[in-house]
Amino acid sequence: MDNWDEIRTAYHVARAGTVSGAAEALGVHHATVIRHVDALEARLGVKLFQRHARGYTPTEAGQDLLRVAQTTDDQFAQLASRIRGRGNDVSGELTVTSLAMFAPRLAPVLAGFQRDHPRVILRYLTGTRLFRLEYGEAHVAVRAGPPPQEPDNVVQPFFHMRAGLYAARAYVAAHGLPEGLEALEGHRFVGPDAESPRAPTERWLRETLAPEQIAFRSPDPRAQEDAVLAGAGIGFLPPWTAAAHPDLIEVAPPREAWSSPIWLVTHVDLHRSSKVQALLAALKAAAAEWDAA
Amino acid sequence: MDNWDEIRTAYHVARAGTVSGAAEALGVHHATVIRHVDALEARLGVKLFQRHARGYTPTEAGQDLLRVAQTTDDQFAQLASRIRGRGNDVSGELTVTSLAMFAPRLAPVLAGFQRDHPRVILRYLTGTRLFRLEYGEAHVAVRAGPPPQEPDNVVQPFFHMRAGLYAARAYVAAHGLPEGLEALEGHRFVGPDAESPRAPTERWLRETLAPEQIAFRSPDPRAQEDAVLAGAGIGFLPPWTAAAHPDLIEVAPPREAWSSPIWLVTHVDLHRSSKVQALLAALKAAAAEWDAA
DNA sequence: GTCCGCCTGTGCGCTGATGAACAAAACCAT
DNA sequence: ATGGTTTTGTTCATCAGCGCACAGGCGGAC
Repeated sequence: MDNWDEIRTAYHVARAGTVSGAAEALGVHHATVIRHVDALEARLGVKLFQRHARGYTPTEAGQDLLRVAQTTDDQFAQLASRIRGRGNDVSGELTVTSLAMFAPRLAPVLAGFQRDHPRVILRYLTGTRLFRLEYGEAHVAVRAGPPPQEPDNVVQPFFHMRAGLYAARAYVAAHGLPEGLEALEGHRFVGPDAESPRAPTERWLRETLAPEQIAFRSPDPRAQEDAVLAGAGIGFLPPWTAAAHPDLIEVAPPREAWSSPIWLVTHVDLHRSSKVQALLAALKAAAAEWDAA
Repeated sequence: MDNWDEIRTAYHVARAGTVSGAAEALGVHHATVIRHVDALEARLGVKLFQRHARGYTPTEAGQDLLRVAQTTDDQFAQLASRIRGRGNDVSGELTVTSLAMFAPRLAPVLAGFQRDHPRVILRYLTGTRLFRLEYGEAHVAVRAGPPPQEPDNVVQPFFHMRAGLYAARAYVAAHGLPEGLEALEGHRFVGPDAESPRAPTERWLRETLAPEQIAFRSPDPRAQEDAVLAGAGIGFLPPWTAAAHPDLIEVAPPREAWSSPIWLVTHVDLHRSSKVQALLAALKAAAAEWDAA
């Protein structure tokens, strides 16, 4: 039973009772309607209608088709309204992914968004693995570093990730506060474990310090944060993290060379949906506040 | 939600997960599949799939469509098997119409047919009004007289309606038996009431007798039969009716000039169905027995 | 009775959908 | 790494399906 359009045509013929009426309802020429019905009957090997000069009277088979196609038409209409409604409505699942280090900033925004749109089920994925937008693993991704180049991705600037150097009071008490960025000898640092540095802060550490000065290394930014708080050494932290911990002392304020751009990335197929657009708007509004502060 | 074929294409894409797989399943080129999906998405204003190099991943809307189209596909498959099955199966309604005078001959045949095909619901319409095949009022019609000429009707010879002249014993006792067909003066006849005679028997009465000899007139053949039985006069009766009543005396045996052809008429749109064919076969088998007798 | 409107049905020219071919990207296995 | 396979996506020529026009028939209205 291929060619569903012919079924639809026959359905309208059965409903209207005439070929002309069906043609008008379908917006096609009545010759097309005749051809569709003839083809469908030929394929089924059964007459669906009795033809006479005043119209088409459905046979038993035609009445059967009429019933089935009627329900199909209803189902499709409901489907269309559901799909179209979903396009304008902000509901259903909405999955966001980012590096774990952005969680302190994103979580409040996402919570507020969820409060504004109660019908949305939010999923926030953070993990070492890169979740792929093109496989539907997430609707929106927060990415750092150079702007992503995937052709099917829509990339927008989100905010600038700034970082300063901080140390815990316990560390300063033990090792003192460096006089300036040119007098760092003897100081211990918390840094990444990666072979090839990617973030500007990582590159600065690699270029400025002797390797043995990076005494505490971890690939996990949250672990680095905990290490700095524990007095393991001086480390890069976002200013908001530092502000949240009174125990931290600023070694060097954030500077432009240490900041890296953060990007909002969406798949082009989902970017136009108002659900994604609403979330992007909320995220960018939050970013505007951050940049102003 | 017009264009059901595009829904069907999208359904196969969602099921196969790839455009190529859907194209193979549908037996079309994969470019066609892409065009259908693009057109459907454009009309809905919502992306149904996320495109990536390894295939198409359905979005929420696409999954919704998949569910709906799955049930639709099942419904259509069942419909097709029902319709196709009904083409070969002898079941459902089967409506026959004839002049009331044929009821004594047809009823036994129809009853036997109904016994052989228990799943058939037989409707036997007899009435003064002519039931029209082209409006679906009947599947098979039994017609007398010249072969019907309607273009959409399939006409087959059924049997020859023979008639003889008979009278009740009471009439013969009162008026005597005519010596021959040339000595009918003074005899009373039962005949039709019609202005224009159609059956050969009616024409013979009109041409042979004085008008006042047709003393009992009725448009209803069964009423004429009752009149002859009651001794109202000599009248034309089918031989089988005469044989069923021992009280009747044959005035003149059936002759060729008094017989008229009876036709089996079906609408061309229904003629090929095996249900109609089965009934036609049963009717013609009965007619063969009648002609042999 | 006669005209008018609506219906089906068919042949013809044409447009839009289809299929073939090619390009390019991504994944997998060797 | 690197070639082979599978996938999407685009361009262009072809053809099938479409709309148009006209014929024919039936029924109702005036």
